[in-house]
Amino acid sequence: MNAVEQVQHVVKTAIQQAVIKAKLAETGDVPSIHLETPRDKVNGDYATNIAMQLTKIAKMPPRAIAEAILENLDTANTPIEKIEIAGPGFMNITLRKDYLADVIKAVIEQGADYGRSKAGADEKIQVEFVSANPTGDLHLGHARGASVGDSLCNVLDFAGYQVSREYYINDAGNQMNNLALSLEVRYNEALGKAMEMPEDGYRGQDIIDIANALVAEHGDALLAKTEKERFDFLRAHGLKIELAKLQQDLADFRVNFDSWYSETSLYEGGKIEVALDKLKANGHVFDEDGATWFRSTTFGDDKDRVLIKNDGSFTYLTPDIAYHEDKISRGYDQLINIWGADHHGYIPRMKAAIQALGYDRDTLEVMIIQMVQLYKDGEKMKMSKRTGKAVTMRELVEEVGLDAVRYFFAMRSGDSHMDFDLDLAVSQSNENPVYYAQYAHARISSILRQAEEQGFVASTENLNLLESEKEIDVLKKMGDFPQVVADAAKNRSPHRVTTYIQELAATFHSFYNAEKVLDPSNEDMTRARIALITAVRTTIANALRLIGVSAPEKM
RNA sequence: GUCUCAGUAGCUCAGCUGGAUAGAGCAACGCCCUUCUAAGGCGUCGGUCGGGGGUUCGAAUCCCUCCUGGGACGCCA
Repeated sequence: MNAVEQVQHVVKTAIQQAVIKAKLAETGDVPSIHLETPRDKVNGDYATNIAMQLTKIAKMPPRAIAEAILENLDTANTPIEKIEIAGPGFMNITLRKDYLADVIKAVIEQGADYGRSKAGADEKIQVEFVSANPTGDLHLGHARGASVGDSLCNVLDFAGYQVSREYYINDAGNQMNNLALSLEVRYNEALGKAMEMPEDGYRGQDIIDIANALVAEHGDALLAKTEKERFDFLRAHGLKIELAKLQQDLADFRVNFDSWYSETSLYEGGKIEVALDKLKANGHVFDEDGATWFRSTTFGDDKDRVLIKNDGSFTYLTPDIAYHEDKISRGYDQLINIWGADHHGYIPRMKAAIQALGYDRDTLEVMIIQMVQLYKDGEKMKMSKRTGKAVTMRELVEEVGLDAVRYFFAMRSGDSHMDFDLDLAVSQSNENPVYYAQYAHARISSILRQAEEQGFVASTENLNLLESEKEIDVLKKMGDFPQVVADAAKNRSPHRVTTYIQELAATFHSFYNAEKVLDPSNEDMTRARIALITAVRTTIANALRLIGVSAPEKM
């Protein structure tokens, strides 16, 4: 428990005891006491609505309850300076300032770990995200999914969950055949032979590049192979190149997966049959029209789903069920899948499958990332890989900058639709909110460099000197960080971290403009303030790290 | 048609496990660099929280309904 949590715990316990002592509720009936930071600071450091929550239990008006709590409250040995009843029955709590300053010690002591908590209680969570088909370049939607997914994982980890990142490689379906056929076309074209692209072919530049490389390496030698041999070669070669590129692009995007799971390995390991047998044994499979079906309607799906087509091959769903069975068997408590909005209709059948396999359907959580609508030159752009005109993730990063892209995607909740105006993003890159936070970090770094040159050293000896309005604002905001991370993890809302970063940076910038840190005429104050801004810098850096954004020392 | 996500300031979005006067950034308009980074600060302007019902001491938040927009409804993946 860090200093801030300790303070909150003491306050909550004191109030809880007062509630019991005032006989407003039995020991087990006291609602959990929630401390919130009032929007307006005239309402104290914390406020609690416990009196309103107790109206039904105590059968008294909220203000009377609040008064009863106050009469029975023992503030000795607590950091509470005063409590006032306000509005309909809020209890506004003001803390002694010396307790607020303790947060600086906590930050300096914990350093890169400040904000880390055990809120997640080591729950084992696997997050599967991006999982784009290895048939083309990653585009905007994947970039958004990668940003949100990776940030979520970082947040979960920091909040005390055991998190594992996984990428599911769809290397077994029809799309791989289309990849091979598309390469065949481009290979022939590269040799000067016109060939018609199949309707489902991939028309991206990446396919053309691979074909050109093949010609450079092999010339027309591949034409000597049989059609089957060439097909198999192109299929395997295309997969290898595309996969390597995905891995490189994601690594460059600062996203690193713990595991890359191959769909083909499910076939080779016999895992599909195992899952099918389990579904059959549980009585959820039937035959009809020459196909084998999963009775997903038993578990709330709209219609039953085909598992084995009448040509004997599996649908996409079947290996996917085996994949999820495998995930659960690997010991995760919770599975989080991050999918594009175009897959949301797939959720009911997947959750049905989880249930049919004998697990709690809520073992699987699916987070939907809504579409990114790209605009360029004032016009909507299609994002489809197949048009060959999509702006790739790599291009986006080159144009806008990695930090800005990561921040921009991370700052929005994944379930809101998003317009991305490429021209605006590029032209306004200096106005991007990411610079606001980075600038605060760079500013502090600059001051600390000068402090060192001038021989000042941070000290936590006289933190009680930090009592100006701006300083208190910074202290309070900094103290919120562990709770922000824990909430963001629990609610699967990494974008809350970016909201927090803006707020923390704002309190710092405001402080910076109001007070001078380095003041040779007041060494004690200077050393206390150096401690303060050192802690702020650490907190900003930690928060930026959670969303994969760098914290520059200079700008 | 069914399902689903969304609709909050001129724009892009937070806030949604119910709480005090609905917030931020950008845009617009004023101020503040002989002082640690002006990519900053301070202030002004700007909202029937899509419409209508309901639950509640209290609703942007929960329920119902309607409107508008995105997406999904395949023996594709």
